[in-house]
Amino acid sequence: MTSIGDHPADLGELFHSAFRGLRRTWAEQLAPWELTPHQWRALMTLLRRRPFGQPAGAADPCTADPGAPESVAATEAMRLKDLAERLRIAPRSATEVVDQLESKDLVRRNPDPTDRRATLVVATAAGWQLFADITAERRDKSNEYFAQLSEADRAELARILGQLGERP
Amino acid sequence: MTSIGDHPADLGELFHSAFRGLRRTWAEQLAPWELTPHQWRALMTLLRRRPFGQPAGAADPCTADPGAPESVAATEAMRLKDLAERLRIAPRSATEVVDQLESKDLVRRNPDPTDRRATLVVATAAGWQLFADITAERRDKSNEYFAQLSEADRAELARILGQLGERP
DNA sequence: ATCAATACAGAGGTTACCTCACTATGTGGT
DNA sequence: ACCACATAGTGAGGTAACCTCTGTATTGAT
Repeated sequence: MTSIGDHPADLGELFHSAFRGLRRTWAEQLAPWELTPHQWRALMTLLRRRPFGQPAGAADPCTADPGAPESVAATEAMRLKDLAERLRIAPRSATEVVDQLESKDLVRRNPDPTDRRATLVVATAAGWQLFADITAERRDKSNEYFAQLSEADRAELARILGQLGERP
Repeated sequence: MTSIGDHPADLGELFHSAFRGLRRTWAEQLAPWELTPHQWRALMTLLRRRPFGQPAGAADPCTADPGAPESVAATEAMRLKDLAERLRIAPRSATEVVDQLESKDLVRRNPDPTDRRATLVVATAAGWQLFADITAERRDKSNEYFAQLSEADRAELARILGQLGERP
């Protein structure tokens, strides 16, 4: 089972393997909260304040539940379409994951006052709470998958992966 | 490196993105042969005896697997169970992908003469041919996904991914 | 006023996995 | 020789994470 001899030394294989490890680690970490990695990614994408984001000047009335005291600047209402774009999935797939999050009461769909076709996805208080909890837990235990790597290696990895990107 | 757009600067996100790119690239490359990446991976794993990407040098192909001297004899015939192990999937999942390859006449199931419970998966002539064709095409066009990276970066990536591995 | 484009959701499909239960077979203990 | 138990493969059935194609309500541009 140690399998010393059959290490493939194939980048594709290594990548595949590492990705599966990442997925599994995430799934295990999220299991207590009954979130899939996909759902977590969506919630995170929705809630994560962007360092250089758009100010989104319109003060919308749906600035929901102030469950996060320190991060006031967050503009967490997002159209389904934009969420899909951020997640790099088809709009239809965003519908799906938002359905799941909504059924768990973590987000709500609000009508966009400026465009009646669109729906804005906003996190509920429970959504913010969960986000905070999981983030804290993750930080406490420092059990991020990539914690195995040295700081330098993580930077290297980020640099190289940045070159790779999704669309060649 | 700090780009302007909506870069997540999150290792997990980068990894996810790159992996999806890899998958997509593979799928596109394999589409003319009507193979899924999964099927290709299985066929490759079955057929690849010599280490890929490493210069053959003086390495004897039969030096692998010091723990199981019995398996040295079989060159390309592999038990379903061993294939599963190599692919790091459940045996049941190996059954599935072998079914698919068998229905395409790329592999055959032969009974293991030494153990009537086991079945040996062997590639057909068509399987070998396809493997050769795809490998050649891939080499010709040098359209490996990772060709975007410099030699040094590929080595770096391999080193880092090796640390990461599948199991935490 | 018309007409294409857009935003979302319903219906249904695919890939790549999984577990659990079952059968046929091999292996070790007494 | 016999029985307990492990092992190899597979049928049944399920899940996550996507997809396209279609339909409907709306918007925006001519």
